[in-house]
Amino acid sequence: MHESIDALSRGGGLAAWRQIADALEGEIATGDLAPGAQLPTEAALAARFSVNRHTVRRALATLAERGLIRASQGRGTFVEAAPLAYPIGRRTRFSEIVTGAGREPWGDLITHREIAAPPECAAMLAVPEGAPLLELLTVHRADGVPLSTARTWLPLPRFAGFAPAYERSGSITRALAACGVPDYTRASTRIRARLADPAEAARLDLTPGRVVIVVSSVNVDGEGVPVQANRAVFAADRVEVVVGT
Amino acid sequence: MHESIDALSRGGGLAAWRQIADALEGEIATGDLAPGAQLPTEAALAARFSVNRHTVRRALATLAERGLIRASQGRGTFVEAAPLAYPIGRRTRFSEIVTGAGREPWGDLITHREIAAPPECAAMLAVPEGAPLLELLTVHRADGVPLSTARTWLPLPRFAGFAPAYERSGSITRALAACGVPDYTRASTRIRARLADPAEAARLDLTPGRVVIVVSSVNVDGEGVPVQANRAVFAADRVEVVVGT
DNA sequence: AGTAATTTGTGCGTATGTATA
DNA sequence: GTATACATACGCACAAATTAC
Repeated sequence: MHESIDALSRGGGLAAWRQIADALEGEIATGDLAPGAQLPTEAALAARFSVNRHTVRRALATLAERGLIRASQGRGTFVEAAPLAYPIGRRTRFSEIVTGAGREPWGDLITHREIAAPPECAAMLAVPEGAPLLELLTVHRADGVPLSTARTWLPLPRFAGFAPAYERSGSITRALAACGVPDYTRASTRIRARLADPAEAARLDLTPGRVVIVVSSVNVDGEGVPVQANRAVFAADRVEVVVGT
Repeated sequence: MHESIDALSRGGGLAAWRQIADALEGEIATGDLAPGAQLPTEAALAARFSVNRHTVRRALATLAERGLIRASQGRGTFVEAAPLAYPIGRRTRFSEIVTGAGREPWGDLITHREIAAPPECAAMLAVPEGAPLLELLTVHRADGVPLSTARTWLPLPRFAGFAPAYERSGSITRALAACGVPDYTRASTRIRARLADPAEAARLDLTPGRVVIVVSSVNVDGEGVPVQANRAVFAADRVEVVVGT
């Protein structure tokens, strides 16, 4: 590998570390440094820009802060994969989003059972507290990589046949259609963030203590009747939630 | 204090820990247990429900997982303050959101300076890379508690007078009006989550390593011209982002 | 299995220019 | 003008994690 020597404008009021950060950000933006690619070592970058390694580290720190790169002790520094853009709107469909990104969607049904509606779910679904609900625990993948794990609640007895239909099709949309709900729209969405608990980390194939985005939503049928409440937990570094346009 | 003995329905197919969790969730929902209040000790709850302390712990764990309570070793278990609902839409105004919640908004201008547009900002504002931008670093508070810290970029020379106007009014809306932009709408919003870096933690008065929600957005004027790009960092346990109705 | 090499992470000390008081 | 504080930049040394042999 042949590394060029890039000259920085010194003493021109623009800090050397900022010029280095901008140069590297440009190479990432143009795809010269593709997602997943390893950056030159800090020592190599220091030589290329003719600066101390500390100066390079400061530049890398600003890029890492913004999630463009990730440093791994003993291994190197790598360009982060661009997170999957997950648009949230009135007609959000997981399968359409993943398919639109050129990847293969699938939802695995982990467990399902009947429960009495706890207060929070009862309010979201507009049913009495303690009413029978079907609770499903699912994991959603794109090209096999888990993006989210979700708990879904549906009122019983209306959706008694939902679980087997979901297991067959791997799709909320198709399973709802099998229960006589040809169309649904998203009524409300709340977005929070916290650390993954061990169970979520295992389901998402994350190291414990990583950040997750929690999206709680309610879907309603054509008559505005709530058919499904949902709490999806996304791996924060694999997904970016996009609102509106 | 006089603790009642609550009877659980045993052997009815409903786990004792879930009944306890539902009972406590109900007390939190009704405000019987107010935000910030300390729960009875695990031993006291075990006596109240006539169960083993392990059963109480399982119930508390489910509530803690959902962010309703927070256990602090050696101190006790406390009801989490309800996060401020932060609606995101085409006409999001920080001041209106906070005012609507019955709290007092203010934005502090920490620093402002002129920079050359880095690639990411240039794309958001639709200006050439390296074009002059005004960058502001601000902290936004509700009743004095910092909710978010933001970096805002505005194209120069159009908004040369923005910084002093913002410092006077503490409001993006009013400062833009002073620059001849009477109205603006949100064109796009991206939501991510990660750990707070030390600088952000200090500005938000957080212990380092806490989770933050990062909301990147672009605002456009009446003609659809981008006037402002923004990256706001919210303390995740003080704010909940709400989309749509 | 174990050792060495590579690479990032951390700390200390020093020097310089630039604002601010 | 002087003093102070701060950001920037350099040099050296070592720790910690990973990989290669």
